[in-house]
Amino acid sequence: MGKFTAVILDFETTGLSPGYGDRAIEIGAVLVRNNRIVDRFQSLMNPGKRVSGFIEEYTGITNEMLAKAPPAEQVMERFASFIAGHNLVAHNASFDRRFLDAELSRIGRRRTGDFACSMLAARRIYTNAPNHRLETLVSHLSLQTDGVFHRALADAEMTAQLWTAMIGELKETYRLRQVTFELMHSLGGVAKKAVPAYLERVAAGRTCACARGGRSLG
DNA sequence: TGCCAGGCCCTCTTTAGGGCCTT
Repeated sequence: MGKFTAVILDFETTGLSPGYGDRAIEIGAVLVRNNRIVDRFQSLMNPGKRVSGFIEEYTGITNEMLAKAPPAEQVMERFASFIAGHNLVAHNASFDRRFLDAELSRIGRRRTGDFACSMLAARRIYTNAPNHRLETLVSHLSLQTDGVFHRALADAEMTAQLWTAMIGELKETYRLRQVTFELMHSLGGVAKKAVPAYLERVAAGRTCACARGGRSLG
């Protein structure tokens, strides 16, 4: 696993909380290596329960589509192999992390990679964005889009573009030769006001970019 | 059918409340 490798993923689900019985209905993910997408994963999955009209409307994924989809357990077995050994990224990662861990738990598998959050990083890097929803950031940064939102692979691809754009932004602004997953991950734990000073110290080679719990940094 | 959560972050804060983000 190289320093520049990560799987960027997105779940569509029946709702907001796996703790209240919500399930994943679609997974989309891209494997990014050296800021390029080198592999993709996408599948609907049958959650064994009906989805609400709101979710059908929000995602465009219907109960009819899910009835024909493979069981979630079968899809998650394949996905567990796809992410094996890789660090992970998602937009509002705490949401996708809960669903990933819940679905893996159902098949007796566990995640090994760290999870970084593109939303937390974006809040620190794009402080002037109108808000930090994925759709807004795609528009704000003029990222390439086919106009599809709230489908797993489309959102994962846009999150990947956002991720590489942020890496480019840090490289340019702070003249960093490389921006690792660990640095992006650590950024989510640095207090907003302390971010510029933190990155200046990283650029000067005086800070371990692997540090977490960095609210005291800077 | 409709309902539900949780982590982060700011501030009119820390013995708290509420907005943001995800489906």
